[in-house]
Amino acid sequence: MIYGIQNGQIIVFDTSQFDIRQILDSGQVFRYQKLENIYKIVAKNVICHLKYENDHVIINSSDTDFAINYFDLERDYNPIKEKLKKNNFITKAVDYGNGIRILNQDPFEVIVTFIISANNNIPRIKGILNRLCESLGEDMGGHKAFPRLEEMAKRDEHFYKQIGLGYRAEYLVRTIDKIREGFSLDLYDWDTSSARKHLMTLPGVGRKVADCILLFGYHKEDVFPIDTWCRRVYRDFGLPPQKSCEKMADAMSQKLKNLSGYAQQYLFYYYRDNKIL
DNA sequence: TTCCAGGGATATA
DNA sequence: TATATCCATGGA
Repeated sequence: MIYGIQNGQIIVFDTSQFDIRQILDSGQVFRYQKLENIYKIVAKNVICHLKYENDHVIINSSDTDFAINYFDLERDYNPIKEKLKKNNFITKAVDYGNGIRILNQDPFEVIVTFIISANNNIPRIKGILNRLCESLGEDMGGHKAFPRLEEMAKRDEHFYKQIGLGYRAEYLVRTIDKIREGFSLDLYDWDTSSARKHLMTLPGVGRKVADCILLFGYHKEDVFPIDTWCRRVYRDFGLPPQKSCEKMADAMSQKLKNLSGYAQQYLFYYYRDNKIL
């Protein structure tokens, strides 16, 4: 166990597998900000405040049980890192981002977020999501929740273009419609391949976005999302060259199996933070 | 000014 | 099945 609870606060003792900045800055989540020494994260309709204190991480949340699951605190990352470090290429990335964890985010929120992320850069993704939540999110008293499906369904393509989605506005509107009409999001017990095919029927969701949804929304461990950074990772990894991102993703997950998602996250962070081109 | 960003849809062969 | 082109937007 890497955490305890005291006075309603979560205390993470093992900071060798919990680094706030690394977790937030590894491209899996975009709604957070740093104020003084406190990091504020809003996930779904829950707010979390994180800070370092006496060599521990203190988490204050409006919903403690939610936060324990969200930050994946029941999972020990040391065995995962040990296995990954048997591969020399991955070792340096694991050491560099050793406090990274994979968050357990709300699937609907992840679908919306990563449709917006396509062919986009992280600062602009953050801006769009902030405008989205500010305008459609329920006021939780000091912070806005991530908008609910029904609230998003009231707005049209023009609105989403106004807050900056560009050509992704149409995809988002059509996806919202499809979910509202009963498209199943209860994919936790689905095998990865079936869940991926299912998700890829949504407008704006291709292989890469689907894999991000599977990893960040359903904690499927056998996916390796290939974006522009991970294409460079693949180039350097030592497997036979591939032209398409799909084949790179297939090759990586075949090689790394249930460690794929974790490996991808350490490697993405290492390449992007060091601007390895 | 051109290039790029956690890519996807579409047309074409 | 595989490749080429287009797509908004803002920062570098």
